[in-house]
Amino acid sequence: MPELPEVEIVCRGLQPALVGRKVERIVTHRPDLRFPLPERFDMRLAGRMVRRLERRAKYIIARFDNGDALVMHLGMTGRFNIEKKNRRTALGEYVYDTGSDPRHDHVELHMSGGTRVVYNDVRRFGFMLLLSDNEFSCHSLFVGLGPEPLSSDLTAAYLSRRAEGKKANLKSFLMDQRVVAGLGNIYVSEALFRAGLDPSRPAKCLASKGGRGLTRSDVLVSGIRSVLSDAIDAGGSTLRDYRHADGAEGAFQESFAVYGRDGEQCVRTGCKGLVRRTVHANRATFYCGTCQK
DNA sequence: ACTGTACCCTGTAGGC
DNA sequence: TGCCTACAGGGTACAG
Repeated sequence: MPELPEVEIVCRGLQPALVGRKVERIVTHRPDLRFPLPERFDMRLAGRMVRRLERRAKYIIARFDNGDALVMHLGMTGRFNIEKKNRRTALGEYVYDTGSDPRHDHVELHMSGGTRVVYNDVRRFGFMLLLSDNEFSCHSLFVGLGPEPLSSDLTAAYLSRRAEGKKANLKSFLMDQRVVAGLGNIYVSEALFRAGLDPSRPAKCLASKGGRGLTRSDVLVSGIRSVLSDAIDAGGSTLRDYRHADGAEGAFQESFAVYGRDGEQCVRTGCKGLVRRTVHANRATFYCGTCQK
């Protein structure tokens, strides 16, 4: 489901429910997601307060007052629901109702003040890891992770250097979290469209001039930044599973230029091309066959 | 060092 | 109606 914009929106939505509150208890409904859930999960976190909640790449990280870090990844279908007793039964009783199938509720964080934050994940590709301060700072998930694309760490010079000599196509290159953190299948297609770059080109093309005095890397960095910012402003993209923590849907799927639009006419003014679908590394790629070169 | 494939898991859509 | 296949926002472990 969730690429950088969606994870960012979920993270922001969770702030008021988690930050400054204590965990009262943790209830798990199964021993594992993609990986085993943390051992002694409830014992380690009960009574602990969440100091900060932050996003890195597609991870949401809760930092606790004892230094522990709860690292959460949503996989493809993960959702956090902030539950309030908002549905009234025929008997006039208020019950929890989040709109997601309760059979896939896997972890409940019962917070001080009565709020419950529930992790729901149909496909269970998501995971949670509880790391101590020391484990967190050197964990293999984070060493080698590429720069945050919305920070100044991502530069055209950096991208060109990483692309040097790379024969792999641009699509796969940008999907690699070690190159740039947080991009996924949708936003790579959309960023390459904005940059006017053919996803099948070898990544090493980034080092050379693309016209108008800008390198292709310059144009691509702008494309990546603008598509991610626009998507965050629109609350992310809801295809099916993704929801904000309050249940709302994103709207950026309305603004896709190419993703899922194969056969339609290119939206670029003056371009008469058609959007095409192809496959790179077993993932669908969408692009305009005419204006992406 | 790369690249491609299979796989993890469940649900849904489309063809027959 | 059902059965079958392909595909879906994620990432990893292999084999070559």
